[in-house]
Amino acid sequence: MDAIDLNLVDLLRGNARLSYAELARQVGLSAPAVHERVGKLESSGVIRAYRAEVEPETIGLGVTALIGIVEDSGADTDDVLEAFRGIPEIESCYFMAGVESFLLKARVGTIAELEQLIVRLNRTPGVASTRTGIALSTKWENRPQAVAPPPA
Amino acid sequence: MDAIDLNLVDLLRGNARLSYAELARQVGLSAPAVHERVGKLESSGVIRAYRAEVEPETIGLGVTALIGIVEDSGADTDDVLEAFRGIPEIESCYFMAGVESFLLKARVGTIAELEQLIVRLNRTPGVASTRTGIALSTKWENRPQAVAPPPA
DNA sequence: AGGTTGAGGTCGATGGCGTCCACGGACTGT
DNA sequence: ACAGTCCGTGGACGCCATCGACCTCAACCT
Repeated sequence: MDAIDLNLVDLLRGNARLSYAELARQVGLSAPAVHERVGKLESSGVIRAYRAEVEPETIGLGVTALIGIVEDSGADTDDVLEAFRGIPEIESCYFMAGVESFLLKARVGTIAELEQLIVRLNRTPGVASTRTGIALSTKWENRPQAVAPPPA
Repeated sequence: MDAIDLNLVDLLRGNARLSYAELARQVGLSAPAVHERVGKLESSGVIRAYRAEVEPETIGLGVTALIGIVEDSGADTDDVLEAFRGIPEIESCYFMAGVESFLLKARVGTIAELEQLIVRLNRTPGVASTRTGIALSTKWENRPQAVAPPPA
């Protein structure tokens, strides 16, 4: 993980579809060298995936909610986690410090669907209570912060 | 936005680096047709960006926090927003219903940096108070949920 | 009914790109 | 000094991106 690797990571976080040839130009190496570096970044787990970022409203997922979960005393956290994993509407799942063990980011199409989701969450074994906040608008999301040192 | 478009969106949310030729095979069209469809999805704003998803710890961003913001009564929300926009550690920013106007997802390297960030947030004009939750671990994040109808 | 138009597809060609391989220079430990 | 390793380059070859020409079908107008 030298400066060139960080540079590649920044470039790919900005645009995952850059060609190896273009990446090579940007970092000042040959295309095969970049190809090998990126391959290593992928197989070592630094780069987890390449994803298209989609405007959620346009694909029928216009409602975003953030949901805090309080577990039952004595609940099996792993079981709760597995139950959450099976719910596709839960896009992100953080295990938190504090009274609320989990914070979930969920995306659904309508408020009615959100209601159903909350009911389902409250019914899953191990969940004591939920607290839901609705995002009125998403100002930005997953903005990548640059990590490469500025070029000397 | 027909079924093929939704299919393309799902494919690219799963792997943004798929070639047009491969996408074409998956949806049963020719490569130029897919090229044109994807181009339209991009220019119409359905596809916002293509991003490499990186394991944050590996690039020195091991601390994730979720921060609720209460505004001063009479604060200018737009000004607060602009101030937040200038803070690179804030990866996501949601405008929320409820007492806390904003919910921020921030990523920093160390707890010390988080402390500095919170101080900075509390100092920005219009911010009355902050409430910070620390993510002990991220179970998953930005998991794409499929939107395409299953192939008949 | 027939002609026109436009959207959206296929096909073929071409230039650039991804990817494999052989080779070479710098660092390291002995 | 020397061998081994790492990491790079350059060349070669086949696939891919991308453009233009053409086709098809449906909607619409006259």
